[in-house]
Formats: sequence, structure tokens, C-alpha cells
Amino acid sequence: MRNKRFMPELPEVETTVRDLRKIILGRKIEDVWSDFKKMIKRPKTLGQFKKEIIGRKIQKIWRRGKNIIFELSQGKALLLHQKLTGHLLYGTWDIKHGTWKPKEKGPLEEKINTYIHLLFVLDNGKMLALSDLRKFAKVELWDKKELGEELKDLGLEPLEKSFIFQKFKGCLKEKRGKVKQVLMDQTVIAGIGNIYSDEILFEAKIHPFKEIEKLSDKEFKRIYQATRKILSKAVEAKGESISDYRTLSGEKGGFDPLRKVYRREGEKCSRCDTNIKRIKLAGRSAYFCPKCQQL
DNA sequence: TGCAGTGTTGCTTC
DNA sequence: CGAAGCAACACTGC
Repeated sequence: MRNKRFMPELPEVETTVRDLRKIILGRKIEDVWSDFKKMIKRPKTLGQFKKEIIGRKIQKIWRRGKNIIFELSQGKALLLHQKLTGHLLYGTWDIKHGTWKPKEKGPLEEKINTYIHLLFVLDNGKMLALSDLRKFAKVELWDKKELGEELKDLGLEPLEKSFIFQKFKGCLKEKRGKVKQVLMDQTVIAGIGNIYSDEILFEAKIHPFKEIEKLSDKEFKRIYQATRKILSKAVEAKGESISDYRTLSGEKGGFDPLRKVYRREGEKCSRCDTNIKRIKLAGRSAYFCPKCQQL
């Protein structure tokens, strides 16, 4: 398998959040370590960040789009975006002389350990680590009351009860352009990236380049239903695993065998045996079946 | 060996 | 105003 990468989209982030709730809810943060200050965007210095965060309890953990929010005691909230390659890990590490090494054997010794750049030491002696190969991940500390403003541009939450067809169609129709691009637009629907947009459009039998204004009501309906189906199926499977994605405890996600088109260029379509094709859209790859998904 | 490809977001440019 | 392009960064595959 080439180019092993973790690309957290909604199902992977949701899986992480559910795991985090089981493991670290109610824990107090006792110390923070980092060797890459740029990751912490707010407050400006690591010293300030440590000062404001140490001693606070993790009271609530939730997700908005691909963001993870840790609500802390006394009105603070930690906002984390994993971007392309961020991983959260739970375990124990030895921190010495500006570096660290794993204390335990098992999944923690795998390669993702190499890229740990931020560690939270908890009051049970365990740690929450952020590993990030490409160092794009972002961590910000906000006042809880500022969060709404910070997250206001994010679009619909596709797994919520309020995600109904009329709203979905209305939001998509406000935009112009190719349907794949609009599905990935975080201000329209929050949480869909390159993998799941391809899978959703295959399920709905819609060409990724189809223009929004050319979609019929039936086609909107198919995309809406596919969005719900694919995302909930992926959450159930605990996310994808084509990359080196691991859950907090180091297990693989189970979405891989369910993946129909993404990174399957040249393989047979599971519905009609036609070869899966790859085309470029806004600098990235779109995978689709040229027979099932026609313009 | 060097360079295109990998994906998310935000900023700059036109 | 919107879109397109690029930078942030590191590694893999050809």
C-alpha cells in the first residue's frame, strides 16, 4: 500500500472523541510538554499555554466538523484540529531532556510515536499525546464563551437529527461549482473530506464533476441519503484504515473493506466491473466509476 | 536521484 | 465578491 497517511475526516474524529470520553473525561491536566511551539496557536507562547492549562479538569469532549473540543474547568476550552496527519494517542512516555520515549510496548512503539510533538500529563499518570508527521495540526485555548464565534462558519453536522433533506438541499443550492468540491466545503457540511466525498458520490451514482445547479431533486436525495449512510457506516466501523490510522488504543479502523472507490484506480467497480478512474479536481484526486457515475 | 503526489486549511492574488 | 494557487511540512513512490 502506497502513501500510508492518516487523514481524519468526520468518522475518524468521531471515533476519537468517543474513545476520549471513555478514557480521559474528568481527568486533570498536570503538565504539558511540547517540542514544536508553532502547533500551539493560542495563547502565543508555550509558557502561557502551560500556565493557563495546568490544573484544569477535562469536563466535556465533543466534535464540530473535524475539530475536537475539550471543555476545561473554569470556563476554558481546548480546540484541536488534526489536519492531515495528526494522531491522538493515550499511554505513558518518559519525558527527559526535551525529548521522550515510550514506557510501554505494543502499538505505542509503532512509527506514529516518532512524531509526537505535544504531550498532556494527566492526574492518573497516563498521558495524551499528539503525534503529527507533517506538523499541520493546530491547538488553541479559548474562553468557552468565545467558541461559538470561533466555530460559526462551519456548516451542517451530517450525523445530527437536525440534518434533514430540505436543509441539506438548501445549503448545497446556495453554492455553485462541482458537487465534490461543494461536499468538501466545510461551511456547507462540516466533516467531509476527500475520501468520504468520493465514497458518498459513488454510493449516490453521481459524477464528482457534476455542477450543483444541474442536480435534479432525485439526485439531491440520493446524495443526501448516501451522505448519511456512508458516514454512519464509517463511524460504526470506527473509521478508515488505509492509512496508518489507529484508534486511541492503537486498533485499526474497519472502514477499509467498505471503501469502494477511493484509491482504487484501475480496480474493478464493485457494481459493474468497469475500471475505477481517477481525475484531478482543484489539485486533488477524485476516484469514481465512469459507468455508474456519469455526467 | 529528484520531483510529483499525498490532504486540510487559511492566506494571497487576480 | 469568488476562484485559484500556494504555503505550512515530511515522506513515499516512481
